[in-house]
Amino acid sequence: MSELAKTYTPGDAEERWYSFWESNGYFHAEPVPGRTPYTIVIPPPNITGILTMGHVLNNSIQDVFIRWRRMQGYQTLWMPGTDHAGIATQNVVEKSLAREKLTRHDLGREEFLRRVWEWKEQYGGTIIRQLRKLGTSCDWQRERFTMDEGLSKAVQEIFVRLHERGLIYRGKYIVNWCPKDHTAISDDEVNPVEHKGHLYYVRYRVRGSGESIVIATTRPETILGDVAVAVHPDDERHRRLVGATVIVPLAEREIPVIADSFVDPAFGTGMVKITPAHDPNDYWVGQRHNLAQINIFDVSGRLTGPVPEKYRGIDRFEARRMIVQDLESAGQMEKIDDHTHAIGHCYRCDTIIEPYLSDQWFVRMKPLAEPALRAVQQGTVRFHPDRWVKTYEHWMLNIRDWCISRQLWWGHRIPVWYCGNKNSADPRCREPIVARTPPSACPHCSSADVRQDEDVLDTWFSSWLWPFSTLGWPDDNRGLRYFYPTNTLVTAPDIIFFWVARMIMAGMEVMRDIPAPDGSPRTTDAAIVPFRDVYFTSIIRDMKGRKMSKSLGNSPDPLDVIAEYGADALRFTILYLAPLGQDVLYSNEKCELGRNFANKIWNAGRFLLMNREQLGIPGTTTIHAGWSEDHIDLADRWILSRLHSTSAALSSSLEEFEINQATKLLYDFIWHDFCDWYIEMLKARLYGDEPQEIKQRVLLRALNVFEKILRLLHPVMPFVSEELWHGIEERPAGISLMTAAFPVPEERWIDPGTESEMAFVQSAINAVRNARGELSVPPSREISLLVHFTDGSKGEIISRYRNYFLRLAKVTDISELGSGKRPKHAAGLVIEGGEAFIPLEGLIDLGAERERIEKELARLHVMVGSIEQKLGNPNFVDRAPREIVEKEREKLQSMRSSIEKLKGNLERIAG
RNA sequence: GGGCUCUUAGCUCAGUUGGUUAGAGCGCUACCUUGACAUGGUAGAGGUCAUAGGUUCGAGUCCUAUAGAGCCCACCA
Repeated sequence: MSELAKTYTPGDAEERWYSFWESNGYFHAEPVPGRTPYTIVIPPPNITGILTMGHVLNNSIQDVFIRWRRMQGYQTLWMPGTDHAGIATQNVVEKSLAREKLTRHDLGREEFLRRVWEWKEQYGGTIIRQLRKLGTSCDWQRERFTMDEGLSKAVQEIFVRLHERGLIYRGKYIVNWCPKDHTAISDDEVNPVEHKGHLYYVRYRVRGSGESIVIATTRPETILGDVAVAVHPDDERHRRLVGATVIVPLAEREIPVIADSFVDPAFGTGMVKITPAHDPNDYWVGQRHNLAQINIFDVSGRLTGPVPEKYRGIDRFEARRMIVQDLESAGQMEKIDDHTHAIGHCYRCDTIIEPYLSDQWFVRMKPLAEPALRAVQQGTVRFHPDRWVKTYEHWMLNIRDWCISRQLWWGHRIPVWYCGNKNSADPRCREPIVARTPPSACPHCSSADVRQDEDVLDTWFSSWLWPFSTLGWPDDNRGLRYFYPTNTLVTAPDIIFFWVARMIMAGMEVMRDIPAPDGSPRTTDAAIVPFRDVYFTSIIRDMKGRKMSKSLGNSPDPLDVIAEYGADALRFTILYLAPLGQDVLYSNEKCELGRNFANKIWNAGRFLLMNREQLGIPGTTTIHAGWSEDHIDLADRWILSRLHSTSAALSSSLEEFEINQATKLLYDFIWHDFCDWYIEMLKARLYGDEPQEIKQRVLLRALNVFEKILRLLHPVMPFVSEELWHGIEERPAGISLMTAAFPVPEERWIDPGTESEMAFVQSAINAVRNARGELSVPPSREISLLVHFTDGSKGEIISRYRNYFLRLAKVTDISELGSGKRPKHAAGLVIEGGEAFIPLEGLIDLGAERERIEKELARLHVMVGSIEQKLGNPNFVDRAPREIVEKEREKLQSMRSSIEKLKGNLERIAG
């Protein structure tokens, strides 16, 4: 134990304790039979990412749960790792290549991937290093990466299994195609730009009648790929057309009129041409109605395929011009309106994106969604807040197949090969070969010419396995059996579909095969779901409510915040600010809350430690052994009652995922109960005239309470609590607060009688302070108190605890006032069960005193009025519960008696 | 268009199943460097709980409508 600094300086302590914890193995967990596991898997951050305030919130929450459960004695595993982030990472490396005037094609696939791995080794661990600064107690020995050997094996395994089950298939899918770069890009990479274009109204003839219909389109050139015309099923105007056949202008093909509710009757003419090969909406309409897909563009956006000869090889925009002209001369262009709409551009080269059909791999989602929906509806997986259940249900009931192939190089290569033997007579040679290990030859014709699919898998195709692939799946092993299912998932709500839903599907699909820890089969949903509770975190915004973003520059660097305020301060503040399921407006200055709190706790510890030394308590006396119930008084009984009820409330808050409630409980209890009242009352005893030996016992009792406080605090503020825990007592080498038992509330200490006695003392002290304040009695001025109690027990309490009045209100003397004698030059106080006077000869301003009394009287009159009205209402008296009515009566009585006393005080002053 | 959330003090927010005088932090005012802490202490000012109805003995809390703010999904061919 050494002298503590006047203010808490976090930097050094954080560094010291983090490496202490890690080097002593406190983060690592192995299966321990008979002990209950508690597991969290981290949402793996992208290797391209840097720490954001969102990560701070997310990981602080996880660390609170993990540390709390660890202290409760669970075998606790927090599994960390990172995500390879296909597109993002490939982009970063391509950008750096661009600075060398190179493209990935210049390097070739193998060399490019070598560069990406190189980049990953160098920069991919950044966010993990940053996370440590926050104090996260992840099991770093188990750190995983989605492209690890083991996780890649899991990816291949599930692909093959789902294919065997018929849940993976290859089909045409519409992607965002860049006709200049010749690549598909993801939705995120499409840059929508407002465009002034036109809406063309084109006339289609109806077969077998003289009629024709008019259809509006922004892209008349795609007419050549039309396969249907759609109307809304409820649209009276066009209902009779459904089932009719119309003729595509210029192409002169016959197509049906169908009904689909995606059509907006209010737009255009309420009729839409359907071109599944060249429009995403039309694509889905086509899927629903089993329509053909007519592709009319080549990879560069030139017309091709089944289009009239004259348009072949013409660029899409030139073709549009020609077709508009041809429609006009054919008399089939009804009119052309101006029309502004958003058009997708390539984020890289700004070329207009072409929705384009290509070969892609899919997962059939319906069979997977069914059990996953059930698990959430039946509460096997619980969402917090639960309003997300509705969103989840809606998505699961309307689920589409998942396109899992990506035209990228960085990622898990699809485990599919193709036979290159074009001359083979065996038709199976034209089928894809799906295999766990690369085939050396075609299994059908034995040709050595087999080539792997060029594409890689969607990044989510590895992350949906995260809760079990990180534990070694597909290999059965002790750790997987023991730690699965995990307990709590903490994640942002915007990836509920991408990630959360799919993890539930994947877990329920494959984990039935892995035995439970005791070797028995997993038979229930509860045993196969990947987690039981999902905590959806808040979104962090700036003080104007805007999302944090790089371009706005409103996104603080958490490392700067940690350097300035400390990791504990940041953790505490962000948890305090973030209620379950609501957005948080954040600015760095708010961390003063946490910093000040850490400092307050620090100084409370410093106070206790200083007194420990002053009282000469030997360093060999442990706090625990020093515990004694001798000479216990109100302050002790009260703080123990508050300690135990706070720890009960804290545990239930955490169990209900109300972390911000938990931080408020800690804050109020430590600051207002422990520091403001208990320590001040403690001073009265420590500096009073009791023998040294008793003072030692009193202080050790205070230290025992404080030590429990540090335990309660540790999950939220691990550093300062650990630092103080060692500060107040010499600990054996290698021992940490991390595995000290989390306090279990003891009923015997929770005592309403003590709390109400204390409340009375507090209200009496407050009354004195209040009078002093309002009458501007200087804080240094000592006063005496003349009391008169009709309720003798109350008077007895006051006189028993006069030492507290001395310390907390500078009352040097309390004496009994004979009844009827009321000093004129005095402030009058109304106290429960009696009244009191502060003689202020020569100091009191009688005008101010009268004002004070009149103000209080006015307030009481208003309240008495409303209570009298309430009690005068027979409905209230008859229908309200008896205890409520009784309470109102008591209140009225006590107010009336206060009014009487105050009136007496007015007379006193006047007389 | 479909779904969801929010509106309480100058600001940011608590307020559990309806029932004491609606609370906190910051900011503000006054006083205080008293032997843990000025990153502190004591006292104080400040609210028709968005609006209008309704249910109820009783509504910040439940219901309906309106206004405003936000989020997610789908999206104008």
